[in-house]
Amino acid sequence: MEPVTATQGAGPLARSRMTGEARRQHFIDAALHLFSSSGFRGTSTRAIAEAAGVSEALLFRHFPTKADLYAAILQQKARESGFATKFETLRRLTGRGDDRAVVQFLVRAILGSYQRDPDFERLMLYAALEGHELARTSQQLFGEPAFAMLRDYVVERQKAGVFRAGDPSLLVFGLVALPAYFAMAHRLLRTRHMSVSDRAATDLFTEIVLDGVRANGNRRDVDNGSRRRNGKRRK
Amino acid sequence: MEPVTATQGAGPLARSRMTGEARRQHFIDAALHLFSSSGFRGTSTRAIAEAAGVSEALLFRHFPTKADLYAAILQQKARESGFATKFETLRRLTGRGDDRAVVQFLVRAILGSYQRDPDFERLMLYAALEGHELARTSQQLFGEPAFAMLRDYVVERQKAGVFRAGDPSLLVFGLVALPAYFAMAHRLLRTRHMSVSDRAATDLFTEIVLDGVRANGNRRDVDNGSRRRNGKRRK
DNA sequence: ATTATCTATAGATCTATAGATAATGC
DNA sequence: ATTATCTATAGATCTATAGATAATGC
Repeated sequence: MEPVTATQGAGPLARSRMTGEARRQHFIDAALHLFSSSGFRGTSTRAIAEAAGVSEALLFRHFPTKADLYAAILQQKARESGFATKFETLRRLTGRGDDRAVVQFLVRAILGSYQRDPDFERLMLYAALEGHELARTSQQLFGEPAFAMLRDYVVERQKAGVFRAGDPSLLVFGLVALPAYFAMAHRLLRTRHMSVSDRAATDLFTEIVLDGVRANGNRRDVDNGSRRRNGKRRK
Repeated sequence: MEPVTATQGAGPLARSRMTGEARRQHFIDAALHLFSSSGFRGTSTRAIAEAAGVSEALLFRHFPTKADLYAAILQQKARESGFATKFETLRRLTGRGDDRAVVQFLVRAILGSYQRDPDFERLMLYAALEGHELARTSQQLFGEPAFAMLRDYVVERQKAGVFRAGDPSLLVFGLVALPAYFAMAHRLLRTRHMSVSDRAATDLFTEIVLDGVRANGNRRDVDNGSRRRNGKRRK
């Protein structure tokens, strides 16, 4: 691959010269896919520079070390992931006692993330496996608060007699495992090449999860708008 | 770490000298943990030789390339994983129409694998992420047949009106995702340091999965031995 | 004048090989 | 005599730096 030239045909020296900030972002964009495909160790600075179409030296002018580039990617992605918004939406929904809305939101958010940005999710999984510091930080910053909120929600719904008994932490996995595992297998590991609409998966997973975590006898409760149900009996 | 000497105190030249086969196995054992921790690319042959307490040259006498050692590990682990036995048990159980037995076996098998040999499961996840040929082969050899069998089972139970409607492939995820995702988070990524007994998790997950995949109105069916249930009404 | 970019290269590390040596089995 | 093991090293690749050059902005 030849370096991109700004003025086509204007001679071999007419390289594109970006501003510092633009080049920095350019490196981040180019590196994301490589790190996502091969992990931190499996991606060489040479490969990144090649993908960006410039010299390795320039890369090191922008990021003193390879780890700094990696950190910059994780931080930027975390910032623009819209986590805060989703977190607030989740807080609002869990306060309303509408379990279907909560579960549907969770399923959509999880499947949606993997669909929109599989590279980032793959990067995060790699980072967690490779044990990078920033994966831990990210987990503490995003994963743990979300988990804690869901756990509180589960406890509350158990007290209300809606969710089944059992360790609340385990029940939280009941809420997220299905979409999360499916998305991993489907989008990251490509273990299944299924042609299934995300809409169909979302709807089905929502029902499976709901019926899984609810206590016996609550299967038809709080049912707003599902065509599959017919009984409206309350316990 | 010093190299292990066979005859303690007999002088610096009294190294342990294994037979070829023993040394080969020794390398496999030493390398498993390293590959599992850092992946293929993240593990150097130097680190492996060091862990084994011998020279790198000896490693290359047993395995012409690093990839050969990696392949030997995957093959050996696959062979001794007891997959064939589990596969047959699963076939027998699915033929009996006892859904709880099937699900309980699945949950136990999945949680058990991760508990018994987290190193191997971590290695396989790494291999899948890194895209190693043998991970694909392994998936074709074990994953796909198991998936196909479960899919057939789901179709059959749907026809019987016991499992809910929906894409059978998606329902298969409903059967395995909860234990698989939990085990990954719990044993591989260490994202949750929960002190939860495997017994409690097995029981709870079995019920959640069962109620998740069953059709409306079948929650109390085929119920042999659960203390939590009281109604015995059949549809 | 400033700054984006390059060429060239150092130094570390990695996989793999050549050739020598020492332990074992007969 | 056989074979398990070692030391030494080649050659590739990887991260990072030094110092030079060319494009841009005033």
